Amino acid sequence: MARVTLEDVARAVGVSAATVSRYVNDPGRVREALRDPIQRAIDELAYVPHGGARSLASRRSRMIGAVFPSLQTSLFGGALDALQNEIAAAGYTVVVASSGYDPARETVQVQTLLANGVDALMLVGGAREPGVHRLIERKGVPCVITWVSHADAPFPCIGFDNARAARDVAGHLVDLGHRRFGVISGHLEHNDRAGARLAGVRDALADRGVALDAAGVVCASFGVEEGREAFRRLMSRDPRPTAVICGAEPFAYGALFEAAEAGLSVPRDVSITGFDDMWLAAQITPALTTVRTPRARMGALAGRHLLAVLAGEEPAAPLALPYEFIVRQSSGPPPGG
Amino acid sequence: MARVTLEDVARAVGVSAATVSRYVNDPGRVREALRDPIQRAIDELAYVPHGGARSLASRRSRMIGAVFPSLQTSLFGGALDALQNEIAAAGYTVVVASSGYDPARETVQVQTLLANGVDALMLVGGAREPGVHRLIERKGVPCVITWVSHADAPFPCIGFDNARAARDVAGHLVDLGHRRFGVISGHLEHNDRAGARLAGVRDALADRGVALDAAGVVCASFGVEEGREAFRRLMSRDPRPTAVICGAEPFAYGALFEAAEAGLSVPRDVSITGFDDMWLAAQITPALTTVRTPRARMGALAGRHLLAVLAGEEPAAPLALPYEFIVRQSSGPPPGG
DNA sequence: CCTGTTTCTGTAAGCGCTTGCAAGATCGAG
DNA sequence: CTCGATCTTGCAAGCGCTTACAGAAACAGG
Repeated sequence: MARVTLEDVARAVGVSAATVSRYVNDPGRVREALRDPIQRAIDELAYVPHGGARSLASRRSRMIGAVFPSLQTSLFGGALDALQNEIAAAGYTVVVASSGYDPARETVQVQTLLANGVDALMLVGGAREPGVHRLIERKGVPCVITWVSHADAPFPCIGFDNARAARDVAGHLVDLGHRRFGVISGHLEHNDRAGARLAGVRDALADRGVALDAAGVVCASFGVEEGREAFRRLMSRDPRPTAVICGAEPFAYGALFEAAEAGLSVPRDVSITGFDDMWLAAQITPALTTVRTPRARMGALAGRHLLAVLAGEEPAAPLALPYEFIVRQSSGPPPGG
Repeated sequence: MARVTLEDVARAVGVSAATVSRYVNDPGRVREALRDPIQRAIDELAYVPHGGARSLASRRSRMIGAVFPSLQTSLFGGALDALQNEIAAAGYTVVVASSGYDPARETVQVQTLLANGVDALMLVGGAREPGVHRLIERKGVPCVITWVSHADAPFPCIGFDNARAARDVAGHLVDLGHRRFGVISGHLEHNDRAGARLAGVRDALADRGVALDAAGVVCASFGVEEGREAFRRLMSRDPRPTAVICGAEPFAYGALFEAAEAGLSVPRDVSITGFDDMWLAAQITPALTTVRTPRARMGALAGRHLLAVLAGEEPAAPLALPYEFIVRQSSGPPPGG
């Protein structure tokens, strides 16, 4: 089937292609009396503009690229969904890529997206291979960084204060009387969220004079199985921790399962906290004390922000989004406390 | 920053733009001695081809569109991830959209993707508004339907036999001695997977002369909370079912949680089965009897299939992928059985 | 050394759309 | 009725790339 072009529509109506183009992009720019016939011709011929040609001529692709660390989990899915919904109304589409938490792959993804001419970019976190940010900047592509909120980031951040949230969690446990802690964290190398959370925990403990030695922190890849193993490792210490802070929710689930299997009662024998408040957190027994992160909100706001920038408007000043610290049943006073 | 074009690279090397274009698209088509200098120039100038121009000139966009019912759950995330990985190596990118299980929205998504000139399309299930399939066909865009395997589908299916899997589950329970069943199913209207699974259950029961009346089937939107409620409803019947078959995993989790809260022991008082084998299935107590669906495999194969078609090759004949019926602790003989 | 092949490269014609420019149309004010 | 301002429109020049086509170069065989 031969493609229907602007030209075809123009011929059908008896105007020039330029006029039809103007109508398509901003109906207000053509005479009232022309609008209806043009629209009818478009419908009749089932004309759909050629995105490539459009992007070539206008230097805009109406695509927004998003790179997530993973899509295997619903963590980022919610943000992606929200982003997509937010920008769809404006005629934009999301081109998505997932890096598998691998910086090298992320670099390639960004390059590919840039090559594909995305008009804007959404990334997660601020830690990546050197030069990537510069590459984006040089391309002049608006970019927004989610999930974190650094003051010193190269791009606007639409995220939340990971460190402070983690501090809340740790503070809560110290207040309950805990003094011996274990922490299960994501790998720190390429993940500033994990880094910030661990730093937050460290801060909170240091503030109150509680020590956290190296062996008290286990880094692992995100996963329930990994959480189980890390928990086992932490609980084999002597003396063992009375509270285990998890930097991501799968760790907490793993810890909870492992505790149950080991016959440990939570929170009587050990307190366990999560981070993210995914759906299971409220359902599992004991319900998980955790931090509800504004995932959908980040996706939506990132979209709105980028659209604003693309429209030449002054976007709302990005700020740290609120999170919610939720105390449930998995945290309580330490044994004998 | 002015864009670096083919021309710039060509000038730097001292060849024509056409030669560089050939090198980029298929290095084998230029003289050995030229390859290195061209590559160097590309690297030095940080040249990235303009996707739009490329797609305009070649009539191919190197984008594959995918529409999922939702991305909020990891169910489809795994497939998306796999799809993306599969086609990335071939220089393709995924343009993603989610319909929120709404056929009208799905139609719009498909149209948008088509308008954006995707070279191929991946959809989930075969139930959609009339005309959508024809639209795709008329555009001549290769399309693949995942998650199901109908013989009569308008496009190749890369999925599994939902009905047979459900039959396996129901058969297993009948074999254990169950005669009174409850079923929690997704809404049937726009979801052929849910329909097929329910039909499978019906078949298996009918085969062995077990009745399943209308009130024994509760349809709900996917979600744990919805599962809880449906389970409550089913268990309030008199006599109550000895086994509850869930057409999707969140229902099963909800049922399990609700059972625990109601003081029912699973499987002693009631057997519960899931469908999908998401990570929680093996971890929860009691571990869930369920069907492991080939999610990542579908994504990867869909990608491979589409790439093959796009390359003009004869793709491997699509066939129903194997699933795995996994018996764990949540199913057992009926009480007093 | 010539001819027929084969390989490689440059030329140039678009792909479908946007947009600066300028001309034509319209209109209100003087 | 004239003039300038304001709208509206068509013309035409690209946007950056691919791809016949044909010419040039290289090579083998006779």
